[in-house]
This record gives sequence, C-alpha cells and structure tokens, in this order.
Amino acid sequence: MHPKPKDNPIRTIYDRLLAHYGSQHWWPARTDAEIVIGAILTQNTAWSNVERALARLEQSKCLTLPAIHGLSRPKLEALIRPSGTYRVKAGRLKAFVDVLFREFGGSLPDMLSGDLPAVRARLTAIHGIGPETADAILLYAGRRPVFVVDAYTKRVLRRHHRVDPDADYDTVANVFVEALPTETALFNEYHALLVAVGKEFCRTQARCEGCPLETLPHDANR
DNA sequence: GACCAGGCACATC
DNA sequence: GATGTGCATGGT
Repeated sequence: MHPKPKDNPIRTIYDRLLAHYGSQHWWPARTDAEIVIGAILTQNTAWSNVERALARLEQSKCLTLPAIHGLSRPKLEALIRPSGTYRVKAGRLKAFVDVLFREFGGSLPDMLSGDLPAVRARLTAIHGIGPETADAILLYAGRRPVFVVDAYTKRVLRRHHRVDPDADYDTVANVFVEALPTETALFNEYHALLVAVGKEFCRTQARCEGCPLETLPHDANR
C-alpha cells in the first residue's frame, strides 16, 4: 500500500515548497537551444551572469545551436565572457555542438530521444558535460524524467537529514527517484522549487526564519 | 578584498 | 579512489 504524504518526507518537502512558492515554470528560456546553452554557461556561476551572456548571444543572433556551431572560438569567447570561465565554456559549447551536428544532424530531439541511460551516457561522454549538466539538458530540453541534483539540492537534503553530508550525485538523485513517481513534470517542478528555497534560505549562511521548511527537522550547521 | 555562484576535468597522492 | 586545484566574471 502507498504511504501517505505524511510518511514521505520527500513528498512533504515538495508539498510545502509548492504551497509557498507556487509553480516555477522552469527552465527560464524561450527555446530548447537556450536551455542547453544556459545549462553549460551556469556551471559554477551565478545565474545573473549567465543572463548577461545569453543576452549578448541573442543580440548577435547567436542564441541558436547552428550559430554556436558556426561561430569562431574568439568570437564565442567574447560573447559569453560575462558568464565567467569563458575560455572553458566556449570549448564546452563547441564540444556539444560538434557532437550534435556530427552524430545527430543538428537535431536536438534526435540527440535526446531514445534509450535514456544510453542518451545520458552519450551526453556525459562529451567533454565538459558532467552529470548535472547532462540531467538539466535531459529534463528541461528533452523532457525526460531524470532528477537534477545541484548544490542547493544537496544542501537542502543535508540540512533536513535526508542524505549523508558526503553523499555523491547518484545517491542524492536516488533519494528523490525512489520517493516519487517517475514524472517529468514533477521532477521539473521539484528541482526548480529547491533552487528557489535554496537561493532564499539555504546559502552558505543559513537563514531559516520564514523558510517554508523551517518547522521540519533540520540542522542549519551542515 | 575575501568569498561565493544552479560544475567539470585533470593532476597528484 | 579520494582529495586538491584551475577556470574567471560580477555581486555581496
């Protein structure tokens, strides 16, 4: 028999976050290409800096995957500079579109459809695409049911005693996968809500007053 | 001026 | 296999 929501702490956290923040409508992008580009640019970077870089690409009519493919390295680097680590990220964007056009004819739907473990393995084999970036692309651009684990996700779960402090990526992801039905819309919303609560209350200095999870068991010193 | 942000690859032990 | 370090901008 199914456990009731009160017996499922992962579901309880979700319910509270959704009640408090409402639907987040992620990923904040107009196109799937913009999701892919944003996912790479946001690596270890504040989103506000990524927005500057995306706006510069848009202004130059380069916020598409064919445009990234056709751009020279120096021009690409110059356009994305505000997002930081721009030489590294230019190389990663190039590595992604090289595979996209060489193996999938430039079709993102072709690249992201098919056997999920195989698609994920192909993505993570691209230089610069690790587990988090691959999962963000799969979930938000490919609408595949994978759970995205980021720094906020780990922090919130640690502070609410749902994972060990040193749990790795897949261990954290499995906490959600095992507690929830495998639904793209649910995984989408949950991750976005974790980022919302993480940004507001769960940065390095925890500020728990007013947090929708404040009354759940937690420890701000993790 | 230090510290951090929606990671990842690589070197070294 | 575990841990440390470079990448680099803009906000606090």
